[in-house]
Amino acid sequence: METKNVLDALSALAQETRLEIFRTLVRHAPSGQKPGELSEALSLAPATLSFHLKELSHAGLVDVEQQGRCLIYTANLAAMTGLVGYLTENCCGGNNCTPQSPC
Amino acid sequence: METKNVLDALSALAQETRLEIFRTLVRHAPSGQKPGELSEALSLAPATLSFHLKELSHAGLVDVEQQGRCLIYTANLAAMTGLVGYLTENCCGGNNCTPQSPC
DNA sequence: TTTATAATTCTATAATTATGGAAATATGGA
DNA sequence: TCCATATTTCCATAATTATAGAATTATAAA
Repeated sequence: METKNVLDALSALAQETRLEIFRTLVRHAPSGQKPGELSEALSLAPATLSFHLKELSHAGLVDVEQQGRCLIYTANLAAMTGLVGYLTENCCGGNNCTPQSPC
Repeated sequence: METKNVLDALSALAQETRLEIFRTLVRHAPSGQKPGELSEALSLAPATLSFHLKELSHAGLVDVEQQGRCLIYTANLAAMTGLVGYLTENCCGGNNCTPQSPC
């Protein structure tokens, strides 16, 4: 994963509301959720939710798919894997730093 | 790692200059570096560097130690391990999502 | 004790980001 | 076509964050 993408992903996740949205989507993977459900579940104004979903989407952390008049947002787990990979590689100068084998 | 700490760590790293500072400190672990060295190496105004080091420090990602009139900053690799652990656990609903065994 | 150096804190300014109401867009059904 | 619903975009405002010059603090050496 490129440093630019890593920065985008980190700043997307570095916000309470967005981290919560992302975690919710992860729990609902792989089927995803509609904005209406998320808005209801997290008590967010539609415009606010839409703003944050766009941020997550631009960062490549969520995907959108249209189904009729609804949209389905899903967590992009591959992007998260890439982020974790980058952090792992840059965390101990190339050594493994995952919880399984801490540095 | 607590969600609050995760948010602090993510926003600390979600900034180009700070990610660069942190990566530099990781490459110089475990001996660490003085602000003067970092300021020189990364071409940062002392006040700007100090601001970012404080952010990283508040997020628990770097440690400081005083040596005479100098300070030594070191990357806190355990904190990074904790962050990676949190992301891993919240990335696939508890399943392993590290690069070694992608989801 | 005086001076030079290391680094931080203070401060003002600029830039970015978040929030949510209102308007706009788009889809499906009556 | 017309209407109801889902969602986004536009916009203004508020809040947060970044930058760097100037002043301050602290240490060590002369």
